[in-house]
Amino acid sequence: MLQQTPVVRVQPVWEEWLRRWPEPSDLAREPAGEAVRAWGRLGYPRRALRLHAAAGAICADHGGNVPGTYAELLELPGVGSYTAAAVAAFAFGRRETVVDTNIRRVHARLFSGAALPSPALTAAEMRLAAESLPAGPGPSVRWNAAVMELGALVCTARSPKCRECPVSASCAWLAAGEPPPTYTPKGQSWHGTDRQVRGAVMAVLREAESPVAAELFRQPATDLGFEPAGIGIPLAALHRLNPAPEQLERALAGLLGDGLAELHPAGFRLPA
DNA sequence: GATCCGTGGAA
DNA sequence: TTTCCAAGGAT
Repeated sequence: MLQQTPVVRVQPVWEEWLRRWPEPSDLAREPAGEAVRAWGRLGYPRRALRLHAAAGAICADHGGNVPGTYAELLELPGVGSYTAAAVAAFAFGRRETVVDTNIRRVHARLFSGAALPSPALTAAEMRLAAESLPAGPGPSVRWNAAVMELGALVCTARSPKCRECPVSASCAWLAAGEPPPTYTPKGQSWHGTDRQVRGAVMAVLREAESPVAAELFRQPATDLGFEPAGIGIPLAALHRLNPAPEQLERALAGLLGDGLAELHPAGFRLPA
Protein backbone atom coordinates (compact mmCIF):
# COMPACT_ATOMS: atom_id res chain seq x y z
CA MET A 1 0.00 0.00 0.00
CA LEU A 2 2.87 2.33 0.70
CA GLN A 3 4.30 1.99 -2.80
CA GLN A 4 4.05 5.52 -4.23
CA THR A 5 1.44 6.43 -1.64
CA PRO A 6 1.87 8.66 1.44
CA VAL A 7 1.59 7.07 4.88
CA VAL A 8 -1.25 9.31 6.03
CA ARG A 9 -3.47 8.13 3.21
CA VAL A 10 -2.59 4.45 3.67
CA GLN A 11 -3.10 4.18 7.40
CA PRO A 12 -6.93 4.11 7.67
CA VAL A 13 -7.27 1.68 4.76
CA TRP A 14 -4.53 -0.53 6.18
CA GLU A 15 -6.19 -0.69 9.61
CA GLU A 16 -9.55 -1.70 8.19
CA TRP A 17 -7.83 -4.19 5.87
CA LEU A 18 -6.05 -5.95 8.77
CA ARG A 19 -9.17 -5.91 10.88
CA ARG A 20 -11.01 -7.73 8.10
CA TRP A 21 -8.17 -9.99 6.98
CA PRO A 22 -5.73 -10.45 9.86
CA GLU A 23 -3.94 -13.40 8.23
CA PRO A 24 -2.82 -14.02 4.63
CA SER A 25 -5.17 -17.01 4.50
CA ASP A 26 -8.13 -14.73 5.33
CA LEU A 27 -7.39 -12.62 2.27
CA ALA A 28 -6.54 -15.57 0.05
CA ARG A 29 -10.02 -17.01 0.65
CA GLU A 30 -11.68 -13.92 -0.81
CA PRO A 31 -12.34 -13.20 -4.47
CA ALA A 32 -9.74 -10.83 -5.90
CA GLY A 33 -12.47 -8.26 -6.46
CA GLU A 34 -13.03 -7.90 -2.73
CA ALA A 35 -9.41 -6.87 -2.31
CA VAL A 36 -9.81 -4.34 -5.11
CA ARG A 37 -12.99 -2.98 -3.52
CA ALA A 38 -11.40 -2.69 -0.08
CA TRP A 39 -8.45 -0.93 -1.69
CA GLY A 40 -10.74 2.03 -2.11
CA ARG A 41 -9.16 5.12 -3.60
CA LEU A 42 -5.53 4.38 -2.73
CA GLY A 43 -4.67 4.34 -6.41
CA TYR A 44 -2.81 1.85 -8.60
CA PRO A 45 -5.45 -0.85 -7.98
CA ARG A 46 -3.25 -3.50 -9.58
CA ARG A 47 -1.45 -3.43 -6.24
CA ALA A 48 -4.62 -4.80 -4.62
CA LEU A 49 -4.68 -7.59 -7.16
CA ARG A 50 -1.05 -8.42 -6.48
CA LEU A 51 -1.46 -8.27 -2.72
CA HIS A 52 -4.29 -10.76 -3.04
CA ALA A 53 -2.11 -12.95 -5.25
CA ALA A 54 0.74 -12.63 -2.77
CA ALA A 55 -1.57 -13.89 -0.01
CA GLY A 56 -2.33 -16.89 -2.18
CA ALA A 57 1.34 -17.55 -2.82
CA ILE A 58 2.14 -17.22 0.88
CA CYS A 59 -0.47 -19.87 1.66
CA ALA A 60 0.55 -22.14 -1.20
CA ASP A 61 4.32 -21.92 -0.77
CA HIS A 62 4.98 -20.76 2.80
CA GLY A 63 2.35 -22.39 5.01
CA GLY A 64 0.43 -19.15 5.40
CA ASN A 65 3.33 -17.27 6.99
CA VAL A 66 5.02 -14.30 5.36
CA PRO A 67 8.54 -15.41 4.44
CA GLY A 68 11.42 -13.50 6.01
CA THR A 69 14.25 -13.55 3.52
CA TYR A 70 14.86 -11.09 0.70
CA ALA A 71 14.94 -13.81 -1.95
CA GLU A 72 11.67 -15.39 -0.84
CA LEU A 73 9.91 -12.05 -0.53
CA LEU A 74 11.09 -11.00 -3.96
CA GLU A 75 9.25 -13.95 -5.47
CA LEU A 76 5.89 -12.69 -4.25
CA PRO A 77 3.63 -10.81 -6.68
CA GLY A 78 3.94 -7.05 -6.33
CA VAL A 79 7.08 -7.29 -4.23
CA GLY A 80 10.13 -5.72 -5.82
CA SER A 81 13.60 -4.94 -4.55
CA TYR A 82 12.47 -2.13 -2.27
CA THR A 83 9.57 -3.96 -0.62
CA ALA A 84 11.52 -7.20 -0.21
CA ALA A 85 14.35 -5.35 1.52
CA ALA A 86 12.02 -3.23 3.66
CA VAL A 87 9.98 -6.19 4.93
CA ALA A 88 13.08 -8.30 5.59
CA ALA A 89 14.65 -5.40 7.49
CA PHE A 90 11.75 -3.86 9.39
CA ALA A 91 9.58 -6.93 10.00
CA PHE A 92 12.32 -9.54 10.38
CA GLY A 93 15.27 -7.51 11.65
CA ARG A 94 17.59 -8.46 8.83
CA ARG A 95 20.48 -6.43 7.47
CA GLU A 96 19.29 -5.32 4.03
CA THR A 97 20.07 -2.42 1.74
CA VAL A 98 16.77 -0.55 1.73
CA VAL A 99 16.54 2.09 -0.98
CA ASP A 100 13.33 4.02 -1.34
CA THR A 101 12.69 7.46 -2.80
CA ASN A 102 13.50 9.15 0.53
CA ILE A 103 16.80 7.36 1.00
CA ARG A 104 17.75 8.04 -2.60
CA ARG A 105 17.18 11.75 -2.09
CA VAL A 106 19.17 11.88 1.17
CA HIS A 107 22.07 10.06 -0.43
CA ALA A 108 21.96 12.28 -3.50
CA ARG A 109 22.30 15.39 -1.36
CA LEU A 110 24.44 14.20 1.52
CA PHE A 111 26.95 12.14 -0.46
CA SER A 112 26.71 13.20 -4.10
CA GLY A 113 25.88 16.90 -3.80
CA ALA A 114 22.91 16.65 -6.16
CA ALA A 115 19.55 18.28 -5.50
CA LEU A 116 17.63 15.22 -6.61
CA PRO A 117 18.46 11.60 -7.41
CA SER A 118 18.53 10.48 -11.02
CA PRO A 119 15.20 9.49 -12.61
CA ALA A 120 15.99 5.78 -12.33
CA LEU A 121 17.73 3.83 -9.58
CA THR A 122 21.30 3.10 -10.68
CA ALA A 123 23.80 0.41 -9.74
CA ALA A 124 26.07 3.13 -8.38
CA GLU A 125 23.35 4.25 -5.99
CA MET A 126 22.82 0.72 -4.72
CA ARG A 127 26.55 0.36 -4.21
CA LEU A 128 26.70 3.64 -2.29
CA ALA A 129 23.75 2.60 -0.12
CA ALA A 130 25.30 -0.80 0.58
CA GLU A 131 28.60 0.80 1.54
CA SER A 132 26.99 3.25 3.95
CA LEU A 133 25.00 0.54 5.73
CA PRO A 134 26.32 -0.12 9.26
CA ALA A 135 27.48 -3.61 10.20
CA GLY A 136 25.20 -5.79 12.30
CA PRO A 137 21.44 -6.35 12.04
CA GLY A 138 20.33 -3.92 14.74
CA PRO A 139 22.34 -0.88 13.64
CA SER A 140 21.51 -1.49 9.98
CA VAL A 141 17.78 -1.61 10.65
CA ARG A 142 17.96 1.60 12.66
CA TRP A 143 20.06 3.22 9.94
CA ASN A 144 17.56 2.33 7.24
CA ALA A 145 14.68 3.68 9.31
CA ALA A 146 16.59 6.80 10.28
CA VAL A 147 17.67 7.75 6.75
CA MET A 148 14.17 7.08 5.43
CA GLU A 149 12.60 9.28 8.11
CA LEU A 150 15.19 11.98 7.57
CA GLY A 151 14.18 12.09 3.92
CA ALA A 152 10.47 12.01 4.67
CA LEU A 153 10.45 14.68 7.38
CA VAL A 154 13.51 16.91 6.93
CA CYS A 155 15.31 16.31 3.64
CA THR A 156 12.10 16.66 1.66
CA ALA A 157 11.87 16.99 -2.10
CA ARG A 158 10.63 20.57 -2.00
CA SER A 159 11.91 23.13 0.50
CA PRO A 160 14.03 20.82 2.69
CA LYS A 161 14.36 21.87 6.33
CA CYS A 162 18.13 22.11 6.34
CA ARG A 163 18.12 24.19 9.55
CA GLU A 164 16.68 21.17 11.36
CA CYS A 165 18.94 18.63 9.71
CA PRO A 166 21.29 16.78 12.06
CA VAL A 167 23.84 16.14 9.28
CA SER A 168 23.73 19.48 7.48
CA ALA A 169 27.36 20.12 8.43
CA SER A 170 28.47 17.21 6.26
CA CYS A 171 26.00 17.66 3.41
CA ALA A 172 27.67 17.80 0.01
CA TRP A 173 24.70 19.59 -1.56
CA LEU A 174 24.73 22.37 1.05
CA ALA A 175 28.50 22.67 0.79
CA ALA A 176 28.14 23.10 -2.97
CA GLY A 177 25.74 25.99 -2.43
CA GLU A 178 22.46 24.14 -3.02
CA PRO A 179 22.78 23.75 -6.80
CA PRO A 180 19.43 23.28 -8.57
CA PRO A 181 18.38 19.94 -10.13
CA THR A 182 20.22 19.15 -13.33
CA TYR A 183 17.05 17.87 -14.94
CA THR A 184 13.38 18.76 -14.77
CA PRO A 185 11.25 15.84 -13.61
CA LYS A 186 8.25 15.71 -15.92
CA GLY A 187 5.20 14.89 -13.95
CA GLN A 188 2.72 12.32 -15.11
CA SER A 189 -0.02 13.87 -17.17
CA TRP A 190 -3.49 13.08 -15.99
CA HIS A 191 -6.29 15.13 -17.48
CA GLY A 192 -7.67 13.53 -20.61
CA THR A 193 -5.52 10.43 -20.32
CA ASP A 194 -6.54 6.79 -20.54
CA ARG A 195 -5.39 6.52 -16.95
CA GLN A 196 -8.00 9.02 -15.83
CA VAL A 197 -10.72 7.11 -17.67
CA ARG A 198 -9.56 3.82 -16.13
CA GLY A 199 -9.76 5.41 -12.72
CA ALA A 200 -13.28 6.64 -13.36
CA VAL A 201 -14.40 3.21 -14.57
CA MET A 202 -12.86 1.55 -11.53
CA ALA A 203 -14.69 3.98 -9.25
CA VAL A 204 -17.96 2.81 -10.83
CA LEU A 205 -17.10 -0.88 -10.48
CA ARG A 206 -16.09 -0.49 -6.83
CA GLU A 207 -19.49 0.99 -6.01
CA ALA A 208 -21.51 -1.44 -8.11
CA GLU A 209 -23.18 -4.36 -6.34
CA SER A 210 -24.07 -6.10 -9.58
CA PRO A 211 -22.56 -6.19 -13.08
CA VAL A 212 -22.61 -2.87 -14.91
CA ALA A 213 -24.01 -3.06 -18.43
CA ALA A 214 -21.56 -1.83 -21.04
CA GLU A 215 -24.11 0.69 -22.30
CA LEU A 216 -23.94 2.53 -18.98
CA PHE A 217 -20.28 3.27 -19.56
CA ARG A 218 -20.74 4.21 -23.17
CA GLN A 219 -23.79 6.41 -22.82
CA PRO A 220 -24.92 8.90 -20.15
CA ALA A 221 -27.61 7.39 -17.93
CA THR A 222 -29.94 10.31 -18.60
CA ASP A 223 -30.04 9.26 -22.25
CA LEU A 224 -30.99 5.76 -21.21
CA GLY A 225 -34.05 6.99 -19.37
CA PHE A 226 -33.37 5.52 -15.93
CA GLU A 227 -31.20 6.03 -12.89
CA PRO A 228 -28.71 3.20 -12.24
CA ALA A 229 -28.93 2.14 -8.60
CA GLY A 230 -26.02 3.08 -6.39
CA ILE A 231 -23.51 4.09 -9.06
CA GLY A 232 -25.06 7.33 -10.27
CA ILE A 233 -22.36 9.60 -8.87
CA PRO A 234 -19.23 7.80 -10.16
CA LEU A 235 -20.99 7.14 -13.46
CA ALA A 236 -21.79 10.83 -13.83
CA ALA A 237 -18.15 11.61 -13.07
CA LEU A 238 -17.06 9.27 -15.85
CA HIS A 239 -19.40 10.83 -18.38
CA ARG A 240 -18.28 14.29 -17.31
CA LEU A 241 -14.84 13.32 -18.59
CA ASN A 242 -16.50 12.74 -21.94
CA PRO A 243 -13.89 10.23 -23.15
CA ALA A 244 -13.71 9.48 -26.83
CA PRO A 245 -15.43 6.15 -27.59
CA GLU A 246 -12.10 4.70 -28.64
CA GLN A 247 -10.50 5.86 -25.41
CA LEU A 248 -13.26 4.30 -23.31
CA GLU A 249 -12.88 1.00 -25.16
CA ARG A 250 -9.13 1.14 -24.55
CA ALA A 251 -9.71 1.68 -20.84
CA LEU A 252 -12.20 -1.18 -20.56
CA ALA A 253 -9.99 -3.54 -22.54
CA GLY A 254 -7.03 -2.55 -20.40
CA LEU A 255 -8.87 -3.28 -17.18
CA LEU A 256 -9.96 -6.67 -18.52
CA GLY A 257 -6.41 -7.42 -19.57
CA ASP A 258 -5.07 -6.50 -16.15
CA GLY A 259 -7.65 -8.65 -14.38
CA LEU A 260 -9.11 -5.64 -12.61
CA ALA A 261 -12.45 -6.25 -14.28
CA GLU A 262 -14.19 -9.17 -15.91
CA LEU A 263 -16.98 -9.43 -18.41
CA HIS A 264 -20.07 -11.12 -17.04
CA PRO A 265 -23.11 -11.78 -19.28
CA ALA A 266 -24.85 -8.89 -17.51
CA GLY A 267 -21.90 -6.49 -17.85
CA PHE A 268 -18.61 -5.50 -16.29
CA ARG A 269 -17.77 -6.28 -12.68
CA LEU A 270 -14.81 -6.68 -10.34
CA PRO A 271 -13.25 -10.16 -10.53
CA ALA A 272 -15.42 -12.57 -8.56
C1' DG B 1 15.78 1.68 -20.42
C1' DA B 2 11.25 3.68 -21.28
C1' DT B 3 6.35 3.45 -20.24
C1' DC B 4 2.48 2.61 -17.99
C1' DC B 5 -0.16 2.36 -13.94
C1' DG B 6 -4.17 6.33 -9.51
C1' DT B 7 -5.04 9.48 -6.17
C1' DG B 8 -5.27 13.59 -3.47
C1' DG B 9 -2.84 16.98 -0.49
C1' DA B 10 0.32 20.77 -0.58
C1' DA B 11 2.99 24.41 -2.67
C1' DT C 1 -5.23 27.10 -11.13
C1' DT C 2 -1.60 24.12 -12.23
C1' DT C 3 2.19 21.46 -10.83
C1' DC C 4 4.57 18.43 -7.90
C1' DC C 5 5.12 14.07 -5.92
C1' DA C 6 4.46 10.20 -2.43
C1' DA C 7 7.65 3.55 1.81
C1' DG C 8 7.52 1.20 -6.66
C1' DG C 9 6.64 -2.78 -9.75
C1' DA C 10 5.79 -5.06 -14.09
C1' DT C 11 6.38 -5.30 -18.85
